[in-house]
Amino acid sequence: MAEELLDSLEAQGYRSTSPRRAVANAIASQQRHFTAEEIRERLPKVGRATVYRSLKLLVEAGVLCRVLLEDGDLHYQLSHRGHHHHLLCVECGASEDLLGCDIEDLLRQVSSAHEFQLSGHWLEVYGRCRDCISTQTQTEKTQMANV
Amino acid sequence: MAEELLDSLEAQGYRSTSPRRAVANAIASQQRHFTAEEIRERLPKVGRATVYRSLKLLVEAGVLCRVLLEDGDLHYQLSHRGHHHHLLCVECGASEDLLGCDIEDLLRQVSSAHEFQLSGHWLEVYGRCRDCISTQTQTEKTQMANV
DNA sequence: GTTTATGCAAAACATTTGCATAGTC
DNA sequence: GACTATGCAAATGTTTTGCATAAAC
Repeated sequence: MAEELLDSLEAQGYRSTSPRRAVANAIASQQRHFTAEEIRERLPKVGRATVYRSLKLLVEAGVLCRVLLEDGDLHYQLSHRGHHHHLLCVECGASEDLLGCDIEDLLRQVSSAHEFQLSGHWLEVYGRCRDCISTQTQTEKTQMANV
Repeated sequence: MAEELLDSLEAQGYRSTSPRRAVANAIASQQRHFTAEEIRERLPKVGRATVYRSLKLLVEAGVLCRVLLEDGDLHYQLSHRGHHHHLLCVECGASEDLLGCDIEDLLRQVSSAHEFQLSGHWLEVYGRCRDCISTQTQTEKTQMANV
């Protein structure tokens, strides 16, 4: 996982350095979306600027993307290359990538109805993931049993 | 327009004050989406904190909303109450509200396919508005004529 | 008169930049 | 050795907070 990140930097002509390896590893071991500051805290020996610069390079390389949380906060997360969306769990922060979404067709229709020349879109989907649903179900069952 | 903003604050029990009137007027005369700092610059006599606090109240009241620009910047803009989306012109910044969008049905299908319990979504649509399209067309015609 | 809002200055963050030094290729 | 990346500290930009004062109801 971390190697993939480094490889994509090298593919763009960037050097393989130990701070960048550290950042890549920190990202790879991350379970959910994260902020630049979170990575920085986990890597106290890496300079702040280096963390920010590395994240920016990884976004440009297309292996990291930004997710918009419901409250407007922007976080980073590992990414499929190319356009995609996220199913973002508001409970645990897990995020599943949505690759084959038919939204484009719909938007094309709506846009032409408004005489709007569509060039792109940004979609985030919020809710609860499978795991969080079943955890709640478990809790409910337990509570039932304890009555 | 500005009155509508103030009314919605009063409806929530907030007082009608002259700084708030100033902010409301500044917003009402704004042609496109804007940042808190832009409002502040236009109202040098109103304290910085007051501008930020007023904007926050207006968002909570539902008369102002936040738009996500393509680069990840979050701006404010006048809003229809309730859920809606924006057709955001990347050229002039104009934004048209999209009220009756059928995206929910589509998302409901996609979500259930992923065993995901849908609770909300955020969609921004980018492109060029009618005016910018016709302006370009004009320019092209002019250039043609000048050859 | 009580309560809420304001303005200011300071604090708190997040991010970027300049530059000398160190590390890669 | 030439070029790139790093670390630090400082600058920048945005937003929040504490608190005494002023305004609204």
